[in-house]
Amino acid sequence: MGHSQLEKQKTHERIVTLAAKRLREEGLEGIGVADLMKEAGLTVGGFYKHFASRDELVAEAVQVAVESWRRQLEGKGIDPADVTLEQYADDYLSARHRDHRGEGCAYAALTADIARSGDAVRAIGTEGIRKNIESMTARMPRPDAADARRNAIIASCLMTGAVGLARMVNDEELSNEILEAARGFVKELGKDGGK
Amino acid sequence: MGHSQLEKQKTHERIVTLAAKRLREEGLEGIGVADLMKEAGLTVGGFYKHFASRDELVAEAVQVAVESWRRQLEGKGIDPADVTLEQYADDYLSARHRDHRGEGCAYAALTADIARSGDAVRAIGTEGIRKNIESMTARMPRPDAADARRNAIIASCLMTGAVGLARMVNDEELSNEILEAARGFVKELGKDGGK
DNA sequence: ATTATCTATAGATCTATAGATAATGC
DNA sequence: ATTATCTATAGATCTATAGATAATGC
Repeated sequence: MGHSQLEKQKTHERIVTLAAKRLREEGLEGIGVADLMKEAGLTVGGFYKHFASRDELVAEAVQVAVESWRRQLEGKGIDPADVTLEQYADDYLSARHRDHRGEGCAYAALTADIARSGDAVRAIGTEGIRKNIESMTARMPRPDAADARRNAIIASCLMTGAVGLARMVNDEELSNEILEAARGFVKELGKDGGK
Repeated sequence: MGHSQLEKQKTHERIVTLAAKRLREEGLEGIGVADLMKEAGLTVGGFYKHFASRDELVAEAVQVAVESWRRQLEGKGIDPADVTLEQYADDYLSARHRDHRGEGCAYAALTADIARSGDAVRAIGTEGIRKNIESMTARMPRPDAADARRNAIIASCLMTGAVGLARMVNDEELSNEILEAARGFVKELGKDGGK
């Protein structure tokens, strides 16, 4: 008990990172403060020295979840801008992504939960998807074409929707068929701009 | 207190219909048994003469929510098979649908919640989406073409994803842009099969 | 002296049940 | 007699707080 400020900062980060994982797995109302602290190797009491409320943690965790894909790439020394649409589709619309919600895209797991949340969380979700659409537009074969942004929006909706449905379906064959259909389409968009 | 069996049946239906609305609005864990019964003009105690558990109600309500679009059309004397892809896109990807979750598509509102649910609820979600994909395939300009089913899957993922993101975003302009992009694309699929 | 974490618990909320009440239906 | 609904409440769970403990850091 009673640690340095550096350790407190690390503890804070550990709680938020764990929450970003567990909330993507179980939904924004899915895990309680006590269980979360226990999984982090701590006890309930300390929580409120880090966060004014559970909602405050949720907001921080959603922010981390929204940024996690970019951060994971940067951690591997990859510039997200260098990822082609084809690579993106293969990665996003994979069985691995479907089966690992905790490390996956915040939107595939949490869009409906964020939509039902308060202004703070919705604002984080909105800015994140805005940036996603912009970087997706830049990934289109002709980013300055009139339909590049429109196709980027379509790809974003399709990919989040596809992973969501692939996770919901309890028939693996149908689940794989959904991922494959979406993957094929997004790759075509990457080849010729969708026409 | 103490009503006829016919009245009990009507009460049961009223609870499930209300739950189908409120659960789409607030998520599958979003409303409690007591509040729900109160909104139905009843009290908590009676609930368990209708359902063995809250989960049982949720399963029945999800089934009703999944069927609600078809039932609404049939109630207006319209055969869902007669709805063209263009009409479907205009209806599904509308501001009205976005702004009325309680009466809207179960998948736009609940896919992630269903994915996190038990086998009973997931099975209902799976069979519902399977039928949706099949009727969407039949709505394609050339339903027997090799890519008709693939395009039906793409349209389903895109539409549920688009309404989900349009609801999440707290910027109406971006929200409308999302709906419009998806609408345009699905209508093109209806014209020429996507090629 | 300050504070990060701990133990313990208050207070709210939620599911489910027990027992009473007032209708139905044989 | 049976049962659909009511009132009341037990028991579990969850957020947040109070006060104790053991470190840090001036």
